Amino acid sequence: MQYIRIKDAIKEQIQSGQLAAGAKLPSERKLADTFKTTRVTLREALSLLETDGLIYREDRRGWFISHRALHLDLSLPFVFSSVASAQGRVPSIEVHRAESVMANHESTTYLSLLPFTEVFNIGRIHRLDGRAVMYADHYVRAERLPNLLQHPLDGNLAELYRENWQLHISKCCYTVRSSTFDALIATTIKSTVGAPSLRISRVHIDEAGVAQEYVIEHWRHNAISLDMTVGFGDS
Amino acid sequence: MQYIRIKDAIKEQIQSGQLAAGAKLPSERKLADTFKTTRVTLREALSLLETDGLIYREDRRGWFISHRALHLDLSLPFVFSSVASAQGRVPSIEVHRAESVMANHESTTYLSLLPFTEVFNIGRIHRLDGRAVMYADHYVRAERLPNLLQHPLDGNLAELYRENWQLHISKCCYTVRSSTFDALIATTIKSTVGAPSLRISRVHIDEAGVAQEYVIEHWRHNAISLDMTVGFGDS
DNA sequence: TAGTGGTCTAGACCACAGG
DNA sequence: CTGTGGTCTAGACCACTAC
Repeated sequence: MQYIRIKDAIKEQIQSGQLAAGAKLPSERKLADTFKTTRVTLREALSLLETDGLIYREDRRGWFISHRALHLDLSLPFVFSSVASAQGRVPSIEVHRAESVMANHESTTYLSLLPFTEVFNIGRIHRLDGRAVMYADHYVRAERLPNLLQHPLDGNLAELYRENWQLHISKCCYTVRSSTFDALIATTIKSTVGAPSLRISRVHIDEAGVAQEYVIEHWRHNAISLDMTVGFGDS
Repeated sequence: MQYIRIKDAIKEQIQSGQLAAGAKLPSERKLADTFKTTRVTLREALSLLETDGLIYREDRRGWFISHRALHLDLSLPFVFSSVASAQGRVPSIEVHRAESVMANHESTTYLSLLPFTEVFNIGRIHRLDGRAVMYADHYVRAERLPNLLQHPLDGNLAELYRENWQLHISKCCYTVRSSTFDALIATTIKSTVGAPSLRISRVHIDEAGVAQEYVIEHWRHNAISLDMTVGFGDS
């Protein structure tokens, strides 16, 4: 199992701090040479390190050392910018898509909509220190937020909803599972198809108990760590 | 991108219900033949499907169709057997290791122990319908639970602690991140090194605010889906 | 334009699973 | 014992990045 040996060697280099976060690894051919093996085997080792979260790739640009993960507390409302800043990271959000569409199967289900209802669909790329780490796909009930798309959408959406339409989110249902990037998302965040991801979906519910927004977040799986504290009454 | 085509073809077979959960895929050589390609490329496709969670492997036995995921609600105390039964699955737990050890770095940190403190270390294999899906590694403060290891350890541990030592867990701190199986765990749950996993660590805190137990659960990443509902006061 | 990563081929050997 | 999965080699071509 050469590729285990290689994986461990690179891992040690990283963990001993020889390689800084964000640094690029030598080319695959050079590495294969160094470890006296072929690219196929070398890539197997890299692939392990990727799944393990120690390195990541940017399509056709190469392999890079992962940054530390962003810690997310699911028991608090999620505001990307605040969370990132609080952890010393530089966040930015880019609106990738914003349009009015027919609700798809998932959004009709989670938002309890009738078929053919119109919803706003907003796709946003989230970056930390310049690197794309998450793509969020929002589906929002259109009738509750008229002219939403005429507003700036690169800030805190919950705040936008609250200030312009008095829409208050009081409850959130999460589902978290591990997944992979499909071609579309891989392309937009410059990752690769099949790279491991963490998929967090949220249903945002207002004070009246109506599901107003359905969000699917696709995280580079090594960019995030979920934390939370739960108290138990008694069971 | 042949392997994408192959991946999609197999995926469709699975999702259309042609292949039942738990069924074994044809041999790699047969599949490679079917898709008129080589094993290397075919394995690339299988690897994608594995990361995506649609299939899994058992070491040297082959590739199998995944079962549906177990839904876990993090806001409730976690009892493997009850959760599994409630979802129509057949759970079983096997004690793999139970010993008294010197606390390692992680456990001293999370349990706030002095170095060289003795802790009980219990490793348990968790199965659903006969298939190993999770390995849990427990570190428990020894002084609070004398003779713990003389008790049967294949049931609900929280209940055991409560009934024999009046230890009540009232709070739990979670951390969830995606990871991979190391050689040890891969072997014991018959998975393979580097297979993607979901790592849930829990710190169990008693009524006095003392961290009594530190548990690391290593889940086959496709075997689990985390759910939870959170209410927000206002932020 | 040179070098890189992404993809693919056509073999090979070994250790283990299952009959 | 046979076939399978796990691992590895030594090439190759293409599209894109970076210069």
